[in-house]
Amino acid sequence: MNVAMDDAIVRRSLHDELVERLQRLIIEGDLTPGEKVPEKELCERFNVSRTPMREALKVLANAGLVTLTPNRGASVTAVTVEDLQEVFPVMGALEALSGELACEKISDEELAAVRKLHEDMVGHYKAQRLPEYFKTNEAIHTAILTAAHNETLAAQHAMLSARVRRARYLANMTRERWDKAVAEHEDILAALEARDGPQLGKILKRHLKNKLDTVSEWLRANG
Amino acid sequence: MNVAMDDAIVRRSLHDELVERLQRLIIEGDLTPGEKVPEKELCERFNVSRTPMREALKVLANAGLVTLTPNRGASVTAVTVEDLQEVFPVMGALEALSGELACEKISDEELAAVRKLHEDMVGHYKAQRLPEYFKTNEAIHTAILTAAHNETLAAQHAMLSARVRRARYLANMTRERWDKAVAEHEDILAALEARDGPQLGKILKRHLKNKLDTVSEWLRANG
DNA sequence: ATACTTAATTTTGCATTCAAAATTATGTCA
DNA sequence: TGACATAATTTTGAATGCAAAATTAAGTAT
Repeated sequence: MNVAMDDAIVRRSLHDELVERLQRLIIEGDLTPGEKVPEKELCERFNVSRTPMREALKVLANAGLVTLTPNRGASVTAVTVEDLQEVFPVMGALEALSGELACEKISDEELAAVRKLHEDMVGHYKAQRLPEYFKTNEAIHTAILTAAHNETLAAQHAMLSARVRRARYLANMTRERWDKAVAEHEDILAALEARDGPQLGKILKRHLKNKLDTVSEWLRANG
Repeated sequence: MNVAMDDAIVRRSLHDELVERLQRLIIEGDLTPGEKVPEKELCERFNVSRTPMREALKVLANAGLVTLTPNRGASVTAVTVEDLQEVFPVMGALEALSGELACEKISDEELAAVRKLHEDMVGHYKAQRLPEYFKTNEAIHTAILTAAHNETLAAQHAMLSARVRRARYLANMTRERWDKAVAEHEDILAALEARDGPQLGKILKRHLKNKLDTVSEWLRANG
C-alpha cells in the first residue's frame, strides 16, 4: 500500500470536529466569555443536528471552557482573576515537570529547534512585534512539552492552556515585564542546553508565576 | 429562606449521574480493562436511552477512562505500565503543588483532621489491615488536595487518580515498601505541621515516584 | 404606569428513529 | 472440511420528535 500512511483518509466524527471548532471559537474570542450560546444557533452555524453538538458541549464543559447550567444551556465560561490564580500555578507545576522531563529526553534535533524558536522570538521582541512574539513564545513552551514525551502531561496542559489563552493574549505587557520575560527565556534555554532539569523546572515555575502577575494585573485594570 | 442552602434540591442530569456511575464501575473493576462495552447493554443496565449514555461516554473518553473507536464503540481503557509511567509523574507534580499550597492555606482544624487520619492509617498499618490502610491513605492525600483550596488542581488530580486507582489498589505491597510508605507519611505530616511547603512538595513528589515503582513492579509481574 | 398572573413561545433533556458501518451468519465452491 | 463471497443482523453515528422546564409576551388589577 502506501509507504507512509500520512495521506490516510481520516474520518473524524462530527462530535470531535465540533469540539475542536468550538474550542477555536472560544479561544479566538468569537464567542465572548459569559455569553449564552443557544444550541440551535450553534447547530445552524455548523449545520449539524443537536445530538453531536450537545456531546461536544459536554466535553467542553468538562474541560472548563463552557459552563452548563441545567435546563438553561451553555455559556462560555468567564475567566475571573480567581480562575487565573487557580490555573496558572497548576500550569506552572506541569511546565516545571515538562522541563525536568525534557532535560532527560530531549534529542539534539529537538533542542536545535527550540534554540531556533528562541532566536526567532528574540528577533520579534527586538522588533516589538507582539503577536509574532506571542506565537513563537507559545511554540517554545509547546516544544518543551513535546520533548517531555508524556502525552498525559501534554493533554492536561493543553486543557488548562485553552482556558487562559485568551486572557494571556489580551494582556498587553509593560515594557519592563516584556524585558523580564525575555530574560527568563534566556535562562530557560540555558538550562535546557545544560540539560539541568531541576533548574529548568524552577525557572519555568517562576516564569509562569510572573505571567500570572502580568495577566491578573491587566485583568484587574481592564477585565 | 434557608439559613444555609445545604439542603437545596439538586436536580442532576442523567448524563452527569451516568458519568459518575460509570466511573465507579470502572474504578471498582466491575468493568474490566480492555473489555468492550456495548452501548445497548449499558443502557439496559441503567435503564436510560442511548443519548445521555453516549454523552457520558464522550466525557469519560476525554478523561481517558474509556477508549472510543470510531464506529466500533467504547471499551474500558486498559492501563499499561507505560500509562502509569506517564500518569504518576504528573500526579506527583500536582500533589507536590497541593502540598505547597496546603502549607500556606491549611487551617488548624484541617490540619488536626489530617493528623487524625494519619494516626488512623498508622493503626491500620500496625494491624496490617490493607483495605482500611488504602482508604485512609487516599483520604489523607485528598485532604491535602482539599486544603490547597484550588478547584482546578483538585479536578485535574481526580481525573488522573481515577485512571490509575484500580491498578494502585490491586498492587499488593511488599512488607518493605509498606514500611517505607508509612515512614514517608510520617515525613509528610511533619512537613505539613511545620508548614514547610517546599519540603512537603519534595516529599510528596518522591512519595508518588515510589508508588509508581510499587505499582509498575506489580503490573510487570501480574498485569 | 407598575406589579402580578397567566398564556404563548422558545429552549432544553431525553427517547426514538433512520441510515451507514461493522459484525455475524449463511451459503457456495474447491 | 475450509476458504471465500454474500446476505442477515447488530451496533454505531446522527437526525428528528416529544414532553418538561424556562423564557418571553400579554393581560389584568391596583
